[in-house]
Amino acid sequence: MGNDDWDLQAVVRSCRLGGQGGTATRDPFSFIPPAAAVDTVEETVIGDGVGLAGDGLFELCRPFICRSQQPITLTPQRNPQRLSNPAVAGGRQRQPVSVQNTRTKKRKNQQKRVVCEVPADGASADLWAWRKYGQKPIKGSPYPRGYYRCSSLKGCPARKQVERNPADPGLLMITYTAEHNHAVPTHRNSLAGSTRVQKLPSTNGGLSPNTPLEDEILHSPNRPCKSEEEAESEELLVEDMEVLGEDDLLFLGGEVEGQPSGSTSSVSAFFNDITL
DNA sequence: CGAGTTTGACCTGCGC
DNA sequence: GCGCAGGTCAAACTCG
Repeated sequence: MGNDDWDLQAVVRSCRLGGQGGTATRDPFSFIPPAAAVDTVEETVIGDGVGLAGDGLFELCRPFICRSQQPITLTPQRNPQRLSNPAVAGGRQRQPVSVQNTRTKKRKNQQKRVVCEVPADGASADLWAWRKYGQKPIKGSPYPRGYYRCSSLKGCPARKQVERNPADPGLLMITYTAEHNHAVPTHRNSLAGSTRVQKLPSTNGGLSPNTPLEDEILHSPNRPCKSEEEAESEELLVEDMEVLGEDDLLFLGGEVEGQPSGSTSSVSAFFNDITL
């Protein structure tokens, strides 16, 4: 089995899932006013399947709401170890005005987010088409973080960040920001996130063609999923988690229900790519 | 040719 | 107020 298979399956699954509901019934965000997607500052609480009513991000993760009590950890952003960032050069001339207009000015820590942890070998498709728009190495984490935005519809504010859990490379940490302002596509937009995938990698060692990969993971049942708040609170559990070892964490990856292990290899390959 | 990925640069938020 | 790190943009490139 090759990467081709899992990718195709991902797409197929997406279509099927879309077909189930086909309509807005299955659209996690269909009932959410677009305006509230970005402008509204609120915390999404996702724990035992209980979230804020009408919260699109919660709905998004509902399919794989975390039922396990697995401590999920976020990489401490406030790490004392600061590295010099050679990126600030200033060779490029940009227009501040236009940039500010388009860029989200909302405070980072106030943006509505939903953090999901999914096993690297998880599988299942996401109906949304994501387009990668950036990647950055994260301080304190050996793995880069990929930035994706919804490509199903232009102007859709939905975004997601994907990074590997430094504590457990077998887990992917997916953070959703904002919500889709459109219904779930019956099928993916063109080849979004599915064409290049097979091409894998790459020298940039990025989360490259992983869009489909993540997508698969996204719909995995029982996937840990929680709000930033919750996740943040669980940072305190980092030590515990580390003590627990990978067994408890790995189980997340091996608990993908109804998912053939076939996709595992491809996903693993994907992660290997991320690592570098 | 269109769409997605890569990658360097720029901007902003936030901690100290 | 300064500096760092995260987040985003956009040109260049790749591929179907």
